Amino acid sequence: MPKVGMEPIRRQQLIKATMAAIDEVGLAEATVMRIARHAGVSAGIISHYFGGKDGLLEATMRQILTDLSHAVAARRHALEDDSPRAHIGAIIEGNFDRTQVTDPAAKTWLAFWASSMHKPALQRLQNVNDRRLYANLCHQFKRVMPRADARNAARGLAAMIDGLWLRGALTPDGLDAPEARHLAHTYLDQLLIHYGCQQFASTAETL
Amino acid sequence: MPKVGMEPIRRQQLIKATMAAIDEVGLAEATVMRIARHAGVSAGIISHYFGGKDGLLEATMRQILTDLSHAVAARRHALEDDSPRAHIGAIIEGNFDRTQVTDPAAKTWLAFWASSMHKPALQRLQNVNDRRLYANLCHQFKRVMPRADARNAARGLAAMIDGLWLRGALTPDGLDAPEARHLAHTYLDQLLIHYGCQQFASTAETL
DNA sequence: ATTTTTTTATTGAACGTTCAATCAATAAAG
DNA sequence: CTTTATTGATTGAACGTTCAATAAAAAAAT
Repeated sequence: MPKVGMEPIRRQQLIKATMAAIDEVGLAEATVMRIARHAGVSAGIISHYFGGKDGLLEATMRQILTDLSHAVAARRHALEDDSPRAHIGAIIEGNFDRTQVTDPAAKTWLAFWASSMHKPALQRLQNVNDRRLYANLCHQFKRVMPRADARNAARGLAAMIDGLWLRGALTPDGLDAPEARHLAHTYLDQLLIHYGCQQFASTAETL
Repeated sequence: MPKVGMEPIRRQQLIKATMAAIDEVGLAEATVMRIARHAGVSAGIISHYFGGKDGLLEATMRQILTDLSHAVAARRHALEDDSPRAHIGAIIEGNFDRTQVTDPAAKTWLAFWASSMHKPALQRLQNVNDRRLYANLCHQFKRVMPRADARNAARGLAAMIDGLWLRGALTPDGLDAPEARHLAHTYLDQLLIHYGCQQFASTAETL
């Protein structure tokens, strides 16, 4: 099979296989052999393309984060309405995007979440992502409420999103995305209700 | 040192040492030797008292869950007010109890959360706990609102609690318990505000 | 067109390390 | 002297990494 230009293909293959393995048996038992078998290649190839297992894990987490980033950015870019509510709504929708709520992605994310507490490389990635979510939310909330209130609203909504997401990942049947989105949008409505924002029927379409 | 009646002492010692080790290096590198060193005993003793490493981990998670259970139960028992708001407030307070928000407990919990997705023994414990929180919240909400609304409120508040808790565990500086409690209580106020509940200054005392 | 050479991709067995579990030996307490 | 508690060296299995060998494709030469 060896032809030129395999690198991007193999990297993608192995990242996907990593998520599949973590979905199957968890991060603790996702050995290089198991990951390689999922990708249909040998174990040695992982060190060749990622320098080692740690490199593959870091690349996998980076992939998930850029997927999330793109899911949010695409929705915000497609808005015809520039209101804070619309932007925050898009952020919510992006966080419950297809690529995120799939079982392999969800379980992999949670595994990395726990792992990031003790691995500096993962911790940095995780912090960047956290700050971006908070900063984006905060910026939009500040357009309609005082700074102190905006900070609390951003913290609350960020916690709500992560909490819904976490509980979804732990549920045996997987995350119920429509319901999670509905709860998040309802919470957003409640946060904005005191500040005279125009109230869309933003939750009707999600159920 | 060997004298009779060591079992309960050693068990407690080793459970505490397990949390300390997980706090220090994470579950993946919390080896039996490291845990034993934390407790000041030899590695072999773990198999003697817990049948093996898995037994110790399960006992540790069980300990955390019973601590949480007691923290909530104690606060609900001490209520002089029987209102739904008071009960739910006590549940919130219990979830942000001292024993829960300590760094070792928080990191251990998150580690088990991730681990419980693939270890049936831990998954059962986690499910029981989840269901209890949801059922308790749901029961109280039903006293003041229709069943469908109560279910959503319970799901939302449970997600909020877990989300605040999760974000706190990942923050380098640890969880800011007073702020988390304030956000949770504010959310509770918003959930109840449409149902004519008497509105306490329930958040003033927490800041 | 065919053959030879070079480059690139991949394998899989071997190596060294690490870990959990075991158990015979030991030491203190009753 | 018996019982209970504890140790720590040992064992065997599992893991990630390495590297010489291999095979296919591409390039060069005939």
